Amino acid sequence: MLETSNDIRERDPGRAPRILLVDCDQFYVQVARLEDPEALAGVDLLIVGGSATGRGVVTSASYAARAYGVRSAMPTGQALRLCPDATVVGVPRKACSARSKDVRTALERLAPVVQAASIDEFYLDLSGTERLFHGETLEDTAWRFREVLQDETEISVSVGGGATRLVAKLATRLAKPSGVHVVPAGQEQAFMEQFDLADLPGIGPAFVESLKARGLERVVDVLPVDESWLQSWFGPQRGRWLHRRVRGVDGSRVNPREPRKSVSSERTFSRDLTTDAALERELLKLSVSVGRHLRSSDLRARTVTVKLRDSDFRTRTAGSTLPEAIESDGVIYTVAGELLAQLRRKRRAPARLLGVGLSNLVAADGSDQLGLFGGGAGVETERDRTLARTVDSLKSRFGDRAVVPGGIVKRPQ
DNA sequence: TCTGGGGTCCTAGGACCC
DNA sequence: TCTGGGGTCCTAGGACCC
Repeated sequence: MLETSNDIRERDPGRAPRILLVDCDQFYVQVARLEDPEALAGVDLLIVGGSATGRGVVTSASYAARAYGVRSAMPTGQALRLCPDATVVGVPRKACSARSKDVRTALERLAPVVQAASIDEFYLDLSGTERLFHGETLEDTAWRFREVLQDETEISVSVGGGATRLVAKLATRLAKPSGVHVVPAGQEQAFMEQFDLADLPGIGPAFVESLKARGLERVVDVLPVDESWLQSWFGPQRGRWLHRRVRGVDGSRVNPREPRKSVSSERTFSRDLTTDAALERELLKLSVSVGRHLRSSDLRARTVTVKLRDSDFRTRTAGSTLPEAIESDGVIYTVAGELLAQLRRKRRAPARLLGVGLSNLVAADGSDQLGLFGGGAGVETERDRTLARTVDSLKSRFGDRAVVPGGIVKRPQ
């Protein structure tokens, strides 16, 4: 079993783990303003989110807009009803990933262990850096990093700190906006007592409801309950997890090299698609997009999954695991096409969303496994791979328009 | 103006093998 | 002959996060 941060602290209180969570303030809003300062720098009521399809939701809202009740994941229309004077802009995706990379690079120069938890959150493990930082307190370190990031990347962040990732994460909430909050070693449980269960990461609306049914709403409600009771109410896994979480215990490490587990590409249509032909055209685009993403990470995939969301919002998936890992658009599309047909045979409703996902990923640099299974139907040939890689390099040299997806031909089965 | 897009992890049942 | 017990892999769905 993993040694938890608490185990380490109990063994040697002087060497408590020192974890920081660096969280970019209203990241998408900040980036949108940096990208278009003339138009947006002075706009207080700013909403970043999709409205291009007419079916968009809020990705991020400025603090001023949040005061009107605007929240992430809220339909943009609803947000505008709450805050009619807000300016809505699209998500500057490229700029966001570039800025995220800048922040990460800057942090990697500052700290020995950095893990990107999402596009705008970075965990740092500073355990053992006491001497390196000349005895600087964790709090002072956090303030110093904040300033360096502001200078080097123009991004304003809030920083939470503590002995576990969970404590650092919750501390970040108290640090916002634009501040620092560090929980002293040994104070984890007392710190946790102020939170509602719904505040804890990993406890969402569904779990909140089943907790409420047992009369549990706050961390302090759970603290006196025996682990065995929690397990009998919520299952062995969840019960154990909850028992540890409310005490600030979190066994997960700050791990800079978490391998990617899946890649996917999906699209919600501005109007529902009704014909198989239209869906197949979209499926081809998605296969090309997800395939390119896969190859750019030097990965291959054994499992292809197609996701279909019908007009009534019912979501269905169908997946297939192949004997060999694949990477070319043509083969991804062939497999995905069969899965889509399968889903459509079961239920033929207008479709609002279609997606293609790849999982069971393996590194592409391994020795060539082709031929092991005799090259049966659905299996990729060296020619398929070469073609896909050639198309990628043409696109990166001449732009995506240089090669149209129509160039891919379904291979006979 | 009803509900994005990219992920991770868990569960439960069935197939299959020893 | 009336029904094992584990382990692993696969599938579908769902909860959750940013």
